[in-house]
Amino acid sequence: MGGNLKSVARAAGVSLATASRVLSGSTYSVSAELRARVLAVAEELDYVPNAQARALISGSTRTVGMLVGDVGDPYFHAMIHGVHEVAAQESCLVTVMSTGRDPERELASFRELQSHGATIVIVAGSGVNDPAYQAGLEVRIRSQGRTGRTVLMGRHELDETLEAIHVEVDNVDAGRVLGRHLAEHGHRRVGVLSGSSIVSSTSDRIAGLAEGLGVAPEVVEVPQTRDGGYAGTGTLLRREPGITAIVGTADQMAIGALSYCADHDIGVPDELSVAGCNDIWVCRDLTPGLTTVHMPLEEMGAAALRLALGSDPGCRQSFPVQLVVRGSTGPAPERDQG
Amino acid sequence: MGGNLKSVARAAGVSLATASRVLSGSTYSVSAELRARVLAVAEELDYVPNAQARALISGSTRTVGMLVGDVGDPYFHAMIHGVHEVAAQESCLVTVMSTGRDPERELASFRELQSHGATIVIVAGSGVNDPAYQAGLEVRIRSQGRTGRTVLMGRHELDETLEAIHVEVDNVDAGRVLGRHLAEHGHRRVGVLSGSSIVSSTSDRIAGLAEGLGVAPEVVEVPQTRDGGYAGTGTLLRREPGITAIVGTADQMAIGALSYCADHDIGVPDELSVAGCNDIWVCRDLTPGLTTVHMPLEEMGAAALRLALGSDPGCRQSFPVQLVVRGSTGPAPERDQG
DNA sequence: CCCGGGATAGGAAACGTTTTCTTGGCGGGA
DNA sequence: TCCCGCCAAGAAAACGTTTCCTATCCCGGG
Repeated sequence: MGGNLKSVARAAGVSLATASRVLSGSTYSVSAELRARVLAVAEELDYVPNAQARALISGSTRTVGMLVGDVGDPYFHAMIHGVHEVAAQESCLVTVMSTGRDPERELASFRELQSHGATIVIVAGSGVNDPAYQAGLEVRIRSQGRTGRTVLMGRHELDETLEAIHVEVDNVDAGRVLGRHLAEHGHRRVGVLSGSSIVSSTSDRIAGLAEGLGVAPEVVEVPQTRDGGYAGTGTLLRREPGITAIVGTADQMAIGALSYCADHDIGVPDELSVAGCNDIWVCRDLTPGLTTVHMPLEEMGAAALRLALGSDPGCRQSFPVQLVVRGSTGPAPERDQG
Repeated sequence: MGGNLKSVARAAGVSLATASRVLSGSTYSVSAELRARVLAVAEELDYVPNAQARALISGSTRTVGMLVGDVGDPYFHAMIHGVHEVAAQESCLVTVMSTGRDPERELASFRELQSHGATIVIVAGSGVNDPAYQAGLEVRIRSQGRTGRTVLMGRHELDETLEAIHVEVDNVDAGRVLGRHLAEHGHRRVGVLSGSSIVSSTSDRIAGLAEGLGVAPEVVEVPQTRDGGYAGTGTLLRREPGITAIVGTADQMAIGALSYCADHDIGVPDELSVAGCNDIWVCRDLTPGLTTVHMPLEEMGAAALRLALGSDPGCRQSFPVQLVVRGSTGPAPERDQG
């Protein structure tokens, strides 16, 4: 019945201890004869060891938990991909949870991952500017610190004494280079398709954009999806007809903007420039190609897990961003009124 | 030190049993005073229950395992998204493993998921035509059947008595409708960018394509990625210059083909028609829009988990495919030689 | 006044492992 | 020949829970 170790031991005519020693890869020496018998029976019975019970003793499972804002978002998808890459090499299991960008749900999910024995927890959704959330997160990190590691991706305003690993990318700079690029092309009135502005990566990008541009853009907050970007573009153009460029805080919204323009015969970049952020894989295959800011999301995911598996408990790794100019941005069109 | 139940019980001055009864949501009645004391202490100590230990007793964790060919592939990404959607509702944890489309690795991963207590295992990579693999999979399904459920997505040639849930989509038909569409436009010589042909969904699509076309296409096997499609298009056009249409067995390869054409001044669809399969989200945002066959991948993922959570142990649900004609396909160009 | 029973608490077994500790047997050195 | 020590095997404790079972208390009915 139960394909447990006891039944294997019984069938092999050995004690629980020897069966365990053979099957768990222990260094304890077992006679060749018994070893062979145990292996044969295990094979025969298709014995599958119970990782739960193992974890109970060793105290650690090779399980890494990952908290993302939205599994469907290409941004998180790239990071998840990077994490899986090294997880496969290191034979770790990856459990991903979606928080819907809800801080409270993120904390609850963090707790659940801990409960399920995640030795490593990667918090991929960047921080939000809420004291209650930050306090809650500190509690979780401290608790996690007793037995495992926490990796924070993106900016988090937390106690520096916390033993967390930071994997960062300069979102302010990302916005800034994009802003400068547009300013150089004469754009002054710019619309922004923004994802949820409570997450710091979004607000950082917008802040950087304003800085690079030298002027505050017109921001509309939309669902961080292609359709959100499509709809938001309409809103933006209706509200501010003088806009000469539209920036999405994530590529998929910019892609929605491109499609809106195609559907409404708005020339890109002649009449309107469009730019995104993250440089997801498909950006270069669009027509025109989408100008965006490249972020090494996969590498960041991979680095997150690699650092967590390493020996350094508290460390910080930063990744550079890079402006990628493609066909979707160009000079601002001449207007009657500057 | 250890934030375990024993320390909570001790700190609250109650027995292990009562502490458990309060914190595990048992129906056993506990006096209001003790209940309050336990809850306060648990809060105070930030007690996180050990799911491993719980699972050891109850025998089941709310964990669903998912086996995919490649986490980075948009095709699997969509399915994963669907699974996560209902997992969040049903408060399940999802653990995804990549098999790299290697049958042997798939079986090993299946085993590992079982070992880690996955009550539900969703095998998302479709079957491969290898007796050893099929036998191995049957063993795993039978073993899984004792305590949990297995969901097979796609065609699997397995023993009908196996208690597995099947979520299917007719890949042959997908190829067929695409083939007919191209044939109606006068295409006779068609190139195929094929992913790994040992997986049945790929070979089914190609078989259907040939049937709908009425003639065997020229197939080149490439990595199932955008870059694979890009490179394969070059190979195909060099090998068979007379080709008037190229079909990717997955959209990302067709997208690579589109970009190859854009880079080499090949007019789409005037000189060459391009089509894909799956209808990933970005297809409609390309220029020209990519003609493809829509598959409800997210719904299929969601259905997989929903069925597995339901009461019916063996059942089968099929999803329809639908041709989506966009701008990337058109009449075959006139040639000197038919 | 005594006894039965419901309500509430705690003790202890159980889940499937790993690992420490104990034991028995054997060979080799004195 | 005797004893020490090593090797291989098994018994049992431990991991953190849940739950069954027993024990105590108090109340009401007879």
